[in-house]
Amino acid sequence: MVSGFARGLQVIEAFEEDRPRLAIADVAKATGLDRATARRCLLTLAELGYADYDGKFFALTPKILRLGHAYLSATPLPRLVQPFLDGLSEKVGQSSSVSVLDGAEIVYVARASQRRVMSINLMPGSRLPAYCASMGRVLLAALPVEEARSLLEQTPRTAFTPQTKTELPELMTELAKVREQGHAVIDQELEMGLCSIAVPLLDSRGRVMAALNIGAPAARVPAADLADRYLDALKDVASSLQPLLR
Amino acid sequence: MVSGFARGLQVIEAFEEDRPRLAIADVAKATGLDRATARRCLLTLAELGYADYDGKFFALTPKILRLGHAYLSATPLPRLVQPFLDGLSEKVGQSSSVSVLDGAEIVYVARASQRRVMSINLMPGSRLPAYCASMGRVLLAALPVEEARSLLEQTPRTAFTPQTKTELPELMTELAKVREQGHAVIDQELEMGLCSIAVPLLDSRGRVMAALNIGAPAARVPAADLADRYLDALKDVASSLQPLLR
DNA sequence: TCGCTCCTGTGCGCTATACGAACAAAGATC
DNA sequence: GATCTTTGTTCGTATAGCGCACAGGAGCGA
Repeated sequence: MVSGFARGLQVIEAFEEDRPRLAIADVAKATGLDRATARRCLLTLAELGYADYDGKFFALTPKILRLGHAYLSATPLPRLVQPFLDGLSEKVGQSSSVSVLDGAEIVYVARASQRRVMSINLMPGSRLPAYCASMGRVLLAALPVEEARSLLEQTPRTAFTPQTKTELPELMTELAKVREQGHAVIDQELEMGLCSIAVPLLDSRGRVMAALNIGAPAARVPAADLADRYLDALKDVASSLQPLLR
Repeated sequence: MVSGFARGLQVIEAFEEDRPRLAIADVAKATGLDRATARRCLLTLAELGYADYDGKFFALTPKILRLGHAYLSATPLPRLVQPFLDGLSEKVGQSSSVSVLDGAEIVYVARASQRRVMSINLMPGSRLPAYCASMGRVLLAALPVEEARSLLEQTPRTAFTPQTKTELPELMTELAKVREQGHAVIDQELEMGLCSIAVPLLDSRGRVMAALNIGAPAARVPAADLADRYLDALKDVASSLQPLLR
């Protein structure tokens, strides 16, 4: 365990949303590191060109994107699914995405956006809480029940809309339903006006590797119609991909 | 300078395209680090959940995307430009992007894709060589002449298509032209069938911060028509953004 | 089967790094 | 303007990680 490395990664992650420019003490507070340690890490980042330093504040530079890019360009999944995603998205005229689970969050690894339906901009690397996203439900449902429960318990579950399901028993029931029917439907739980449907992506050994979804404006496509309209197309893509995965 | 941290970042970057799974010795070779050092860094990555280890090979996990995400969500530029990009892209019916310079490469920091025109998939974090991309020409043209020349000299310049300009004098002449006319046009230098036009994005102090482009299929929009069709729209967006930048 | 090569894992001196406290400087509060 | 807080920085010391060297395995061809 190279603790200097681990500390440095903590420092990078300290630059979260709404905190683009941080002073040494900010980073020390956010990471729990000693100020002297935080300073050394930040100066190292600056020296290597991953951060800018104006004498007071540090800010990450685009060079930091190399780190995530290493994953997106090197990992088979994003590159394999992208053409399928493009085809699917064009065929149904809606955005579609693939994501994987990281803790209690889903991480977008590929996306084909048709037009913008969400207020926030999703792209590879974006994260959403799993409990209220269609792909998140699918991925949680694939875990052993107790593992899913434990993840949900440890996660703050805020209600983004009046329809967001936040209670643990309700969510566990929902996961069971998803597990049984093989897909998940979300009706404006993350954002009003947005609904989506997701299916699991299985690898050649039948394990759930990722989830695939289609998102649509609720005004045009009621949540109740999602399965009728899109489920076949989603399943087609999933089964085309299965032999290619791993 | 925390050398353990610096070494760790090198290790992450060792996972490039076409090399998703690396053994310890591979990483040591790619980074020039001692095997024992590479091993410690890799085990640290695995312990923190940034990498998987099957006893033989290491592979990055999606958690690594948190690092780049810290930049994309925290930095003002990507968040500010995205809505403008969406509007522009929808208006002209073509993909548009914003990128910044990192060494001799451009890095996409935001993108609104209409339909797929390129064989490769571009997304935030993607990189292209600056010398043969429209945004790259704009960004290079904004540098002091000698700095641009030095960057181009040190970069391998391969011809992706028969039209790619690779000779240093020719490129320098091209940069002078771009500097004079205030925009750059690329006609199938990166990929056959694809042309694009880019303008600089200035901050409120008039410095070039980034570049904005529109890409189009050459079959539908000849390169000669790009300026007539899109230059006004690009300039409009650039001047709307200027007061908002920094 | 025997060498040969390449790989991984590990132990050990030596160096460099992190720690914690102490110091100086700059605001903040009254 | 004096006091209190918070900031960035410095410094000596204990320690953790570095690189080298060696041992055990796996794969490969003769």
